[in-house]
Amino acid sequence: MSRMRKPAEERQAEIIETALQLLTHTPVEKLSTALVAKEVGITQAAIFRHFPTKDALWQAVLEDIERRAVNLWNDAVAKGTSPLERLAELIAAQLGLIAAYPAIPTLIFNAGQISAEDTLRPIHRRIMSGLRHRLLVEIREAAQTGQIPPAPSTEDCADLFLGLVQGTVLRWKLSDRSFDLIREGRRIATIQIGLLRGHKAGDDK
Amino acid sequence: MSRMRKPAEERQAEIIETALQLLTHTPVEKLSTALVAKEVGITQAAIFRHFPTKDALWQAVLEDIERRAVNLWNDAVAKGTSPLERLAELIAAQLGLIAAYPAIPTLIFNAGQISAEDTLRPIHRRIMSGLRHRLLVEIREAAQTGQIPPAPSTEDCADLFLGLVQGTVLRWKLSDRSFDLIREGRRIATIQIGLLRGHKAGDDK
DNA sequence: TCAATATGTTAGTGATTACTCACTTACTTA
DNA sequence: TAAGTAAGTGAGTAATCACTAACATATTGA
Repeated sequence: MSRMRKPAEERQAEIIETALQLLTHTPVEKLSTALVAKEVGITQAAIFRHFPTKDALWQAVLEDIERRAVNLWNDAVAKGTSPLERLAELIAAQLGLIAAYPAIPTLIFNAGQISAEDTLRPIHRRIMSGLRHRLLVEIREAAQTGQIPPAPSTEDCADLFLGLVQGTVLRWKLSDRSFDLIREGRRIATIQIGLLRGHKAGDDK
Repeated sequence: MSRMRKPAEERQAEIIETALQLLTHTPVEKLSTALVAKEVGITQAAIFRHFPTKDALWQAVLEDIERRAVNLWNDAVAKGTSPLERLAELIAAQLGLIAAYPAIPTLIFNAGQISAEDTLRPIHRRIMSGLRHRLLVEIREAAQTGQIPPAPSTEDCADLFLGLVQGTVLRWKLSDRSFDLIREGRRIATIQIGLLRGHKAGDDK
């Protein structure tokens, strides 16, 4: 048996990816270092060669999610040609990420819950406020170019769309992922955008 | 020291309440029977006099949440005089429950994650679909009485409002509960209701 | 009043946890 | 090619976990 030994960087990425994959079907509290090690194909002790503590592993996992999210957001913004299109693409991108790694919303909703509050919470906040900011940028541009009325503030609109993402994901999880998350997200986002645009005839009391 | 001994029913309620309270600041994975017992003021072994397994305790906690939620929904529906008022009251009621027990959304979002999937998931689903149904009833009545146009389907509207709740809670948690959850929920719900009503002049392409 | 019962404690169980340490072997480079 | 280092192993550790058994005492009802 050739004991393939991998460079640290590669092995660390492998451990992180494996942890994320395992979290799809394993509850957070059951994700032990032993389980991750077994799945990777190394001994449990080897995990600690690459991460000083388990919390450090959690931190790396969260930072990995952040990296993936930011990349997808950039792609989404580049894809859309109008602000409202980009808005829809951003939502679809986020849902795509969650569809690929269903553990993400759980990790995010648990926020500081996974013991390492102080290191993990800021990452959570960065991810969520990062997405919110991207949405906000597009909504502002749509408002400035008159594609949507200035009726609800752009901030409130961003929050409504963030909620739309959250709500769709929750329904998806409770339904045992029985529908296409991205498709449903696009559909309901379109409806919400329609509501915004339909608000044109202002009853600005 | 008079070792006050309480009837089982009362003690069970005390254990459940304590667990819920502890979950406000304790991650799910760290909520041990020992911690709950210490907080209640009994020994760890005494917990198992009242709950055969820890999973049974989780189940009781979830069922308690369900009971509280249903009661609050009933009150909310009785309070509002118009369907859209009742809609807002329902949302405020749910947010009030979450403000009192911030662990609830985490428990719900974790869904099957807390090991006892088979017993816990149905309860989660009942709570969420219960709220959705209540919202749906009010939205339907509002649509039938012409207070909102039939533009988006009532089902989609219910999902949008559910998302609104989820999103507001998430922002609240990530902001370290720095704003008044109920007030903010009412505010943004009012905005969304406004969007719905403003959709009257149908641009049914 | 006194025995039955319900509610509790004390002191354990084995399993699992994150983590350590001494040692080994694969890979790299001088 | 020899030596240094990076990556991994095997065998532990103490702590904590849910849970149990034997025993104790408060409460209650006949």
